[in-house]
Amino acid sequence: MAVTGDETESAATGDMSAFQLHNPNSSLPQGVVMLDDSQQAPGNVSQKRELRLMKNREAARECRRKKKEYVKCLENRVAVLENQNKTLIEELRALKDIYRHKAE
DNA sequence: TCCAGCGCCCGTCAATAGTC
DNA sequence: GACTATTGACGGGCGCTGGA
Repeated sequence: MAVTGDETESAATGDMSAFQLHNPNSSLPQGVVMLDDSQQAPGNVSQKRELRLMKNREAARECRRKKKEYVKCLENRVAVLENQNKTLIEELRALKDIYRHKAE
């Protein structure tokens, strides 16, 4: 369990969602909340926190994008293999047919 | 028209792996 | 060991849909 110095966040973040939806800083990306000077903790702790959250937010977005892409690739592969399987089954059936006729 | 159920997307936290 | 990137888990909002 790694606790990074500036973490009182579990309690602080309880439910950010409602706040994020009404973030008045419309020029910022969704979910980014600017703190005014009175809210700045000593030593730029909250700035560090904001930076970390922003990076993680983007990392999560990218991670989901890659995962979706990966799943799509797998689905494509499944489709291709299913087609190949069908073709091979057909081919096998035809060969069996030929063999049977020759044997008769 | 209302509402429960569902799927999708998002932000955050925490754990873990990798790098220096 | 500190720092960073990645990713699974969780909780929440939103839009859609089918049934009452």
